[in-house]
Amino acid sequence: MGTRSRGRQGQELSIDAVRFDAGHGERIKPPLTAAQRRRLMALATRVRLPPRTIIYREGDPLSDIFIVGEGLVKSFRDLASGRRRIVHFLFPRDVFGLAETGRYVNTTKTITESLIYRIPHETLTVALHRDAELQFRFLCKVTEKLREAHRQCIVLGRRDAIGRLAMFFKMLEPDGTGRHHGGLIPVPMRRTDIAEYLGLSAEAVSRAARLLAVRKIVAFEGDHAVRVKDRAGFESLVAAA
Amino acid sequence: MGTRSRGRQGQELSIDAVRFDAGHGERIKPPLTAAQRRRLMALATRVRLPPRTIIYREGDPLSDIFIVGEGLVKSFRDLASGRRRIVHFLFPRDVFGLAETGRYVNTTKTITESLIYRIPHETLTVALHRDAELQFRFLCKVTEKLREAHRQCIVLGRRDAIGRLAMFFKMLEPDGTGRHHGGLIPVPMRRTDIAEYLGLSAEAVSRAARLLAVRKIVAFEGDHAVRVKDRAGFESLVAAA
DNA sequence: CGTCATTTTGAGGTATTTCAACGAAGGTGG
DNA sequence: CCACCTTCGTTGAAATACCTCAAAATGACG
Repeated sequence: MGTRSRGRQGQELSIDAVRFDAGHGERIKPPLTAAQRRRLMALATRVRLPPRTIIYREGDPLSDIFIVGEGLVKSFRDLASGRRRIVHFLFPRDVFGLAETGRYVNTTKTITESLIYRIPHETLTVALHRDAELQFRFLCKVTEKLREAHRQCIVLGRRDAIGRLAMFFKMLEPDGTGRHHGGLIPVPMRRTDIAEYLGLSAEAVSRAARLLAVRKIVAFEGDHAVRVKDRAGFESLVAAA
Repeated sequence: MGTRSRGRQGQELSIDAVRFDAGHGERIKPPLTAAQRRRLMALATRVRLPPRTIIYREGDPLSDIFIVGEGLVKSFRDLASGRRRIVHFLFPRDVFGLAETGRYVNTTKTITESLIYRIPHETLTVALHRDAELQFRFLCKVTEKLREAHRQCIVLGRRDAIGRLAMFFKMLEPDGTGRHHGGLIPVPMRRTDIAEYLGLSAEAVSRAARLLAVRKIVAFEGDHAVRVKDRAGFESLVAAA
C-alpha cells in the first residue's frame, strides 16, 4: 500500500476514532440526542473483552464499526522496519473501524478490559442516510478527530522528548487545566505504548519522565498516574513547541 | 489553547482538506454527481489570488469554507518557539476552512497563483442537511483526510530525514507507481515549505535531497520536479519506515 | 545589473538512538 | 505458597543524525 490515499468511494462507512461527546474539554451538550443514542445502541452488539485482545487486524475485510463503552483500546500499525507505531488511543465513546478499500487500515487491541459496541457498517450507513442530523453529528466528530490528528502531527514534529511527553500528558488531562482534579492525570497505558505513540524509544520516554520528575514539574504516582506539580513550568513546556 | 480538542458542538461546518475526488490515486468515479457539483458551485464565489496571499489567519472568526480550484495552498500554524509547521498542502479540489469554537485553527496562504471558491459556512451547512447524499460524500472525504493525517503521523514519526523526504515525494506522486508519468513527480512547493511540513530544518531537507540524488535514487529536474530513477530503491526507502 | 530571498554547503554541538545489562512486576506451574 | 519465567521498565555508555550558526552560491525580480 502506498502512502497516497486511494480509497474506494463506495458506500462503506469508514470512521475512526470519532467521539460522541465534546471530548475531555469543556462539557458541552452531547452531540447525540438521547433518542438518537438509543436508536444507535439498538443496532449494536455488546462485547466485553479482556486486556490485550485483538479486535481486528490490519488488512481484515471491513465488517463492523466499533464504539468504546469502557476501557482503553489502541490502534496501531506494524511497520516494515519491525517497529510499531500507535496511531491513536481510543477512549470511551470513541468510534473506530477505519477502513480503506474495504479493509481495516490499522490493528486494534484492548489495553485494559473493555466494553465494546459493534454495529455492522452497512447498518450504520443506512441509519446515517435516514437521519441527516445523526450524520451531521458524525461529520462534526470526524472533523474533530481530524483536528486531533493534526495536533498529534505537531507533537510528533517536536524534537525534544520531554516536550513530547509533556504534550502527551496534557492531552490526557481530563479538563485541560487541572483545576478540578488537583493536577492528577490518569495514564492507563504502558510506557512502551507511549513510546510507540510518540515515536520515541522506550528508553527516551523513561528518561524524559525521570527528567520531568527531577525538575519537579510532575510527580509520578505509580506507573499509571502523574500529578502536575508546577503548572506554569508544565504549560510552558507544552507551549514551547 | 490546549492540546485537547474541545470544539463547540454547534452547527458550524468545520472541514479541512477534503478532496472531492478520489485523490491522486486510482481514478474512481467522482463522489459528487454533476448535479451536486453544479449546485455546490452555484453557492460559491470565485476568487483568483496571487502567490503568497493569506486567505485567513489562525484565530479569525469562521466565515467561509473554501475549495481549491487551481493552484496550491498551504495551511500552517506558527508555534510559540517561532517555528512554523505546515499542517498540510491543499491541492485542487481540496476543501479547507477547519474551525474550532468558531475560529479558524490554521493560517492559510497561497503558494502559487490559485483559483479559490468560497462558500459561507452556514450556506453549506444548510445544503448538507438538505442533501443527505451530498453530506455522505463529505463524510467519506473527511474520513479520507483523516487517514491521510494518520499517514502524515507515520512520516513524522520517522527519524531519518532521507526517509521522510522519500515518503513526501511518494505522497506527491500522481498515481503512486510512476507507470504513467515516467517517474516524474511535480514538486510545486519550496524547500522551506517541505522542511516545515516534514518537521525538519531547511538544511536537512537540502542534504537529504542531495543524498537521494547522489545515491541515484532520484534525479532533480529543476527545483520543482523530481524523477524517480531507481524505483526499487525508492520504494524500499519509503517502506523502511 | 543590483538587490533580496532561497538554497546549499561546512563545521561543531546536542539530543536521541542503539546496544547492553540490570531490576521489577506479573503470570504460570509445581 | 514459592520458584521460575516472561515482559516491562530503568539506567549507562557510545554512535549516529539532526540542529544551529555562519557564509557562500544560486536564482528571482525590479
